[in-house]
Amino acid sequence: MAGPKKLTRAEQKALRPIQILDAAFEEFVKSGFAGTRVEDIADRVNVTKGTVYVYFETKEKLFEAMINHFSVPFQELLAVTDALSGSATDRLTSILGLLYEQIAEDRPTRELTRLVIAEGHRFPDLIDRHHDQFIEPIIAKVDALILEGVASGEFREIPVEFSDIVVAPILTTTVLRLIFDNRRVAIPNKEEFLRAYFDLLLNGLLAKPL
Amino acid sequence: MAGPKKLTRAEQKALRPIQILDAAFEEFVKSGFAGTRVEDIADRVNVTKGTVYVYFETKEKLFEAMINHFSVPFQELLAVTDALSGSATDRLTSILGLLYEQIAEDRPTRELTRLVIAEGHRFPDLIDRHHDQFIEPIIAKVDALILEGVASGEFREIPVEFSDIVVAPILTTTVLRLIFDNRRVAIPNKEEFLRAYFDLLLNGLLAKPL
Amino acid sequence: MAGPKKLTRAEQKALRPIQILDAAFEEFVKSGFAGTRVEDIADRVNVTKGTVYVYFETKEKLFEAMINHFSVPFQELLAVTDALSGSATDRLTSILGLLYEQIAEDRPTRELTRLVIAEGHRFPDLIDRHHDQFIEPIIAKVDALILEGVASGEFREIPVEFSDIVVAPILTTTVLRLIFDNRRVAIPNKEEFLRAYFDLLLNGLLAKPL
Amino acid sequence: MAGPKKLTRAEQKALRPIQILDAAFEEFVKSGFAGTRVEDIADRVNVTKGTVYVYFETKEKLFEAMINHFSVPFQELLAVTDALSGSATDRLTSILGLLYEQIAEDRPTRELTRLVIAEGHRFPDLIDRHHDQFIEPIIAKVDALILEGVASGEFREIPVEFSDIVVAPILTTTVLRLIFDNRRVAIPNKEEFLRAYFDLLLNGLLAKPL
DNA sequence: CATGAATGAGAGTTCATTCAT
DNA sequence: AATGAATGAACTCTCATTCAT
Repeated sequence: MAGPKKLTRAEQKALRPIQILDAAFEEFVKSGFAGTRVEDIADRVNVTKGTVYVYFETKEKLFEAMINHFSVPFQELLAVTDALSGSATDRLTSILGLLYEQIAEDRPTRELTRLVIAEGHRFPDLIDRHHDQFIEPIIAKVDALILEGVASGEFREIPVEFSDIVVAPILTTTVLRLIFDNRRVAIPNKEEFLRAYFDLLLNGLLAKPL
Repeated sequence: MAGPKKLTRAEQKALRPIQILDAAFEEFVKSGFAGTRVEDIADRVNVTKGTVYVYFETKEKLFEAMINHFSVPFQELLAVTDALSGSATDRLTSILGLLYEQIAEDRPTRELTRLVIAEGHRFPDLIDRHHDQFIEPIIAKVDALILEGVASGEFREIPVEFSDIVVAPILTTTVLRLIFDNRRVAIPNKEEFLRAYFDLLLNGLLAKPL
Repeated sequence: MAGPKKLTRAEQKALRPIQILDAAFEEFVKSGFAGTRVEDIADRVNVTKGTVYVYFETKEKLFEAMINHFSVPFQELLAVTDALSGSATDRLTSILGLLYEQIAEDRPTRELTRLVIAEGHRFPDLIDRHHDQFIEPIIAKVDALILEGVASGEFREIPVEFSDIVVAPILTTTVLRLIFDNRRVAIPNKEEFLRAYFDLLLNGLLAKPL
Repeated sequence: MAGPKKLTRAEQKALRPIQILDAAFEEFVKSGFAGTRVEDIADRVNVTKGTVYVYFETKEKLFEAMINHFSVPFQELLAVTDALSGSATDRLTSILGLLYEQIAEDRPTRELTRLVIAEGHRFPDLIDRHHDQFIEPIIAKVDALILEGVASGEFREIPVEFSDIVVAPILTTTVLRLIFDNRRVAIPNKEEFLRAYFDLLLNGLLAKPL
């Protein structure tokens, strides 16, 4: 019956930290860690600086909490990829498609990438966690699939230690959007991009493969 | 008898701005624009803050001058690529090889990439220049080569609006090195990386291309 | 039993800006705009620099707010002069007496005069406001009274565009006090000064007027 | 034979300090003592900061030297007034006329007045000298003349300790020009101003003197 | 919980002054 | 005599953080 209009005190209270994390995301993305003022984050939620400090001890802790908060969807994606079936080609392109959606097209994940690149020096733990939770599992998954495809004769034998190359178009398009968002580089159409990507990945550029 | 010890006034003066730009590079790379203190830059050159302001009006102007200073080598590369000859394949792989050396392996260019990603919001002009001077010419060159190869029957017909995909491994490996430098991701061996890259690019992943 | 010791938060807060304005007055009077340090103003109120900036955005804004704050009493005087009655002579001398008290004898107004002279170049708006709010109304009032006195035959006809001359002794004694305060020029006794001033103004210097 | 075009080295050298003092005058008038940069003074003479310090030890010494330099014409005026003859009225109005020209109409003397008012706190010696060299002699002269006129029956007996009142219109018009120069207060025509001033001074305001 | 006044440790920037050339 | 690179102290202003209310 009720709409989402009035929140009880308790609900309001439970919401606060989330609101602050959302606001922190926007401000840190806009200005980076050092360039962001705690007060700007507070203003976005219509509270005062003091309130932010009720929920987060320091600006650094807030930054880290925000990163963790926005990493959740990506975590969930990794679980999904385990459930795939079909040929190695099918599963590989499915995974790459999902990654494209999650990394290149999802604004929070994309901007998280920016922050990881920009603030890595200041937050080494963040980098380690990012590696262990995102990069490593993805690479492992892609590696495994390639080896499977090679074993089954579906793929040619390629040196698996360079499987970044396979995922590269996704990170590249993400980074280009981060740099030029809305400016000079057109945002690609997803279907067309993936078609071109998979065609080149699977068949190569040459008219007559060597 | 001579050593590099004493410089004349004039030599010292000619050197100072370069020294400052070099120091600025290191500090801005380490801490980002907002996180860098002008005094730390000065300390690196063993001068006082005031001296930095003798040569550069503001921290922002210093940042921009530093970016321009370190963009020169990349500019020169673009000229080189015009002089290539051979088959489309040869020229394409030559260009990609040169780009790999200049972007992924050259520390200044690599770190410039970090700064472009990290500080883009604060320096929109920087982004525009970066696009016009680097991204656009590279993409144009690759596009032209592909079309040539297609015309000569050397390449399959691929949608040229996605030619970022062709260059993607270079930017991706650059970004991964930026993020994980020396930490968890091994720095690839250049020859092996390029061999794997070009093999996949030219021949594709499938054992039996469609 | 209460003393002026403890103020509530709210009282303290209401007081702060006034305290700062008072302190700013003293420091700006002592050292001029450029010569005054915000920290000295803060020290006078036993707060830190930062606190001054809680209430006033910049040193310039603080200066202007201070000028406005100390202009209030003078503003009120102008209202009083409207309520006078009696002969033109009575009313003219009454006004001049009030002006003497307010400009020459009231330290804040006197020092405001110094700042208007000293900082006029830097604060052109201040000068305009000063003119429109102080100089113009006074001159208008004196002009009107003289014309009235002339019309009624009480005064000789004098060129009203030079009515500054009538008020001149007030500004002159003010400026001399500003320059030599306590040093070489004795502070005049009010009654004697005004008697001499009005005697000369009304009757002139000549034993046998022309 | 030569025009004023080329100067010998020696002439050039002798000129430098004068040029610097002239430039210092303009800058100190524009920005006050604290607000003036030594470099701005140097720029006006097309030399560098260092050159200013060749001739003047510190900014303060330069300020004082500038004040002294521009006080010379006024000094000379005082000598002239000793040579006057005629009735007390004639001599009084002659002196006041000369003072008007020298104080109100001569820009350097007028601006010196501004600096004396504005920077008095910082340069107490300047104030003392100003008093002893300018104020005191003028007042003494006027006092003497009045007493003479009273003795001869030409003037009414007025209290000589307030003879500032007699000179007041000159300082007042000077100060008003300083404050509002070119802005809202019209610059008075000299002849008309003096006629009104002397008429009022000599004959008073009343139609029928008491 | 929430506030926001107050702090204080800097940060960027300026500028009078020095001194080797 | 003149320069101008360099200094360093001081200045304005900022902002993460605290805490009494």
